[in-house]
Amino acid sequence: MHQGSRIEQREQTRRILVREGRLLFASRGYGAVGLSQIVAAAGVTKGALYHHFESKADLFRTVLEQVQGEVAESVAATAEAQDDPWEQLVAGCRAFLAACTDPDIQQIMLIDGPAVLGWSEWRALDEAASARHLAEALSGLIEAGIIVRQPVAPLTHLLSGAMNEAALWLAGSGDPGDLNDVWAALSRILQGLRLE
Amino acid sequence: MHQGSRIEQREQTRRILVREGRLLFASRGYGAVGLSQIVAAAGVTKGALYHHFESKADLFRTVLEQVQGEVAESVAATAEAQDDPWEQLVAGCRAFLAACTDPDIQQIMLIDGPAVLGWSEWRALDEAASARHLAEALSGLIEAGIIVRQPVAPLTHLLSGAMNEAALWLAGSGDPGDLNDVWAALSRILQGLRLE
DNA sequence: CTCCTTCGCATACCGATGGTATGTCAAGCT
DNA sequence: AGCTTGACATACCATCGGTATGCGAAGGAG
Repeated sequence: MHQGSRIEQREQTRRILVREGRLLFASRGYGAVGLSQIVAAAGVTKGALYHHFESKADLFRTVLEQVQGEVAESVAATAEAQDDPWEQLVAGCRAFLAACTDPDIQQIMLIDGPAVLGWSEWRALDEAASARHLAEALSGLIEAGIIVRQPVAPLTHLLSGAMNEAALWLAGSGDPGDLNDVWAALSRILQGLRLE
Repeated sequence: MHQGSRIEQREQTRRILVREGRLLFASRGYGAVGLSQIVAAAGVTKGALYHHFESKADLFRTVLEQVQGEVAESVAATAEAQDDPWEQLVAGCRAFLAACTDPDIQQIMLIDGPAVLGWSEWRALDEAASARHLAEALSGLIEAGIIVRQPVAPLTHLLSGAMNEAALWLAGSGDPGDLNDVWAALSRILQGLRLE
């Protein structure tokens, strides 16, 4: 115990707190998790937690940013594997839908996120992580004359909200065939954006 | 004080608790509101609250059902004013978007709802209140051969989620012109569902 | 009318929670 | 070696959601 340099020790403690907090927030939801459970799981005390984070919500924000970063990275990687810009959009949307199938990600990113941090802050984080890429992709397709010219922000939010809700529904349905149905419907909607 | 028959008194106290709870939940969010504030605003004590509701979340559920009922009624009334089934869908969607512009409705129905009650229960309430009508409208349009034949549930969730998210975005944008842009984009999406 | 039960609420209290103030001991510079 | 800094632990507090109990008026029974 208490090995390594000071900065190493600091970062390790912080990592453990974030990791255990993420596990608990994901499995039981923000409100049902007490700080005592988190620090017990992390093997530290509340003093350590409040040395690294200024509140319970601040720890949650860190966890949320981590989750959003992972999802965004996964989506970006899948999209960039495609050459055609249109195929990048399609692949990115499918990757996002797939990533949000994880119940842990849903609880943190889609359910507790807006309620704990407030919708506007949640939106800002989501914007920085992944919605920005969606907006850029749509913007590029508009400039290329592939989809109808229109303001990007409204369309971004419509599509983002559609995928979020669909992902939440998929989590509870259980039937794996539903993923195909959702994807088919979303594909039709995306296809409908294209100029004939 | 303490006038009227017993049943009248009971219902009045309950109404006041729901009304004040709704105001506080809407303005500050579920987590930031204490029971003490609610009972103080209602002019009663915690004993009265727990005589009528079994928990804080139970009071919130009652408030949520009230809000959802009002929105659903507004949407249904607007839709039924149209004759053509397709126009009913379009008018209903626009009415829903307009109804969700109210920040109070958003905080209760879209932000705290899923987090407080859990997503599945929130979904069940939304299903009973308004999503059912959307599903029925879509189902009718499929049977009539107006939109492409497909499973109704995925499409319902995609559209519902799109409108929810768009409504939340509209609340924070401030620019009233955004409502037109959102509606234009949503109209195009709806139009894309139609068979050519 | 009187008695008695019921019920709508108030009062008093409890454990647990998020948050804070202070103590402590090792790491690392001088 | 000595001093300072910082990464925690310990002890504590106010408040929260929730419960157990007390009480006084409403309303049926005789």
